[in-house]
Amino acid sequence: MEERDLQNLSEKEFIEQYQQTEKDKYEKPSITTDMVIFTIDTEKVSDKRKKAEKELQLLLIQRGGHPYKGDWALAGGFMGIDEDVDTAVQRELKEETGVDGVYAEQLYTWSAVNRDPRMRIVSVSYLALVDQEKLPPLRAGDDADDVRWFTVKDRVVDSWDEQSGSTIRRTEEIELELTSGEITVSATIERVTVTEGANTKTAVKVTKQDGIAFDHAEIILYSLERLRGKVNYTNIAFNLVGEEFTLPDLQQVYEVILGRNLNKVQFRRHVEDMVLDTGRELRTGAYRPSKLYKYNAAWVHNQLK
Amino acid sequence: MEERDLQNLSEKEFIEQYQQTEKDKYEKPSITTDMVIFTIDTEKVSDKRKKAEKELQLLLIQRGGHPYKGDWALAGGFMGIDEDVDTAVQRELKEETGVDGVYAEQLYTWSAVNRDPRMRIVSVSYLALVDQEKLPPLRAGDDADDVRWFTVKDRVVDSWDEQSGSTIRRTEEIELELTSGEITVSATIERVTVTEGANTKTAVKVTKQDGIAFDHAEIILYSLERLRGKVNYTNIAFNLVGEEFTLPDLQQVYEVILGRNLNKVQFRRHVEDMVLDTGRELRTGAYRPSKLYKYNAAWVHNQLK
DNA sequence: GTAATAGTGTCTGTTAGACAGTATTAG
DNA sequence: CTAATACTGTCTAACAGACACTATTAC
Repeated sequence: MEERDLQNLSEKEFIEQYQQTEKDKYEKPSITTDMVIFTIDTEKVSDKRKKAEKELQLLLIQRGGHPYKGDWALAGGFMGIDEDVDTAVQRELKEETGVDGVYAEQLYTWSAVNRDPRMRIVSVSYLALVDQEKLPPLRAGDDADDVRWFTVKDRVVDSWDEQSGSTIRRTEEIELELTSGEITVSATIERVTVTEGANTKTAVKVTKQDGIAFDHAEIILYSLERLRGKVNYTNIAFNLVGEEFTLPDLQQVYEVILGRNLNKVQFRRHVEDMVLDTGRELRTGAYRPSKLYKYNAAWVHNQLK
Repeated sequence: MEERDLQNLSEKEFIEQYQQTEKDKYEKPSITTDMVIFTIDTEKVSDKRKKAEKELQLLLIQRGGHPYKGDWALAGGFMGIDEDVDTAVQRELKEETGVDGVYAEQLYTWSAVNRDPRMRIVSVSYLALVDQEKLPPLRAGDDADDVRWFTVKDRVVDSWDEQSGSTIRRTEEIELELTSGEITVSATIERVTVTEGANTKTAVKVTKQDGIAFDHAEIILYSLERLRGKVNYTNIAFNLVGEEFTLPDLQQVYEVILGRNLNKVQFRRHVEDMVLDTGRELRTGAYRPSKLYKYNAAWVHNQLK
């Protein structure tokens, strides 16, 4: 194999040479992080006869400048040249929410060529979960007009299959609706999954978006589904409750995430090994108090999934 | 909220202005893809009395230039400014292996500040699976000295827990060994998982590496574990067999990936809904022939995980 | 006592895991 | 027939899902 001139140098010389002549040969994209931060909030109910329901909420920031001025976007920001993406996320999270060391898991890297009209931006998205109780009050940052928690609702509006030969094409139309007080933003997402042999390819398209900036509707939906998947076989939900919690409360967290009611017995069996009885109780009304539990740090899930 | 001067422009004007003055204000990293391409190869056994065993293999490229000259690295390359990462991966895969449209799933984005001595490089890694039968013969590319398939072996050498208060610290020492004929490269990886309350943080460190370039040992281990996890609840393994296959063969693919033997009855029950009987048979020896199956495109897994 | 919510005992149907059997082939 | 591998019937233990029951509290 032929060696190029550069390769006859020592490694040290090569790197010096490279940094002078090769490093900026090609145009580079910018790297940002996008954070999908979820929390569970207890709905404020004036009617005392009704039980307060929990809600899954998501932090959005109203854009103060172009592009998508006035629309709502995920928190995030540029990665510094001297930090890695994980550090950038934790730094941004602290700047945006004031909380340190929250759960943040890397999700996916978004790189569509035109996802930002300003320039080429590749964004690494993170799923973050914070306990509402630990949060200080929100305040808008420099380049934001407003910051708010939005209640998340999504539903599959329509879904159908088409078959042609051995190819199956499944189309799903999904509606995402985010509400914060009088403000509602929404998007309609079309997901087409084509299965040909064992090969499955998924294409996602936002067909309508109202008040949501960039490709953030798609990122939010992706995070939501990942969160739902992980709830069942990891301890991820425990990041959304305080240090001590009751099982009815924990069950409600699961129910809100999954969007369906769970059977009490089965739920308790499911989390049995993940919790430890603190011996304390919580009295909240004219009925039997709940036991308070804490997370069992010794719990391990048997299988990597 | 105060508006900056830039923000008094129309969106179109803003973007033009931005691209002239703001776009390159900060130093940017380069973006590359790293591909962990697995295949299943049937071991060549000269002794005809022994049954041929399958092996999990992985494609590595010997570096022709600095840094890590002579070491083995994952295939990959720079993302062009006019393509997204998925396109870059498929392009590189075709260049490296000659195969079009293989299964490739985005895994994780690696961004440690010093992962490349030349400059700041953020790399999006992909897990790719190819069927050995479809592969044309390998040939080394421009900047590579050699390209080879390496048999993958990993094992947990040691593992222990330390508890201090409510914090549990689990340390695992993992050895990764890649062999191709007379060549063996290896790495020792130490993974420390600290659980504090519900919060679990994992730190991975390569403590020894011999013949493997960059942080690729860590990426390979990560991919291997993801592959193992996904085998159980997705159709991912079908990308490693041909269009038609026998159940004993498919079972061996599962066994090689998981690194343990599976029960035949249970395995067959597990894949029952994922396969279709073709009505054909495969004769390979002086015994009962196996039925040939193909993938059942109508299969859907119930749960997103 | 009642109303409301917390928590448990137990039945049932499904799935995972293992064993021992039968089936089919070449020679 | 034998040896070798493919495939199946069936037992058992574990788990998921549902229902009905008991327990504890404020009033």
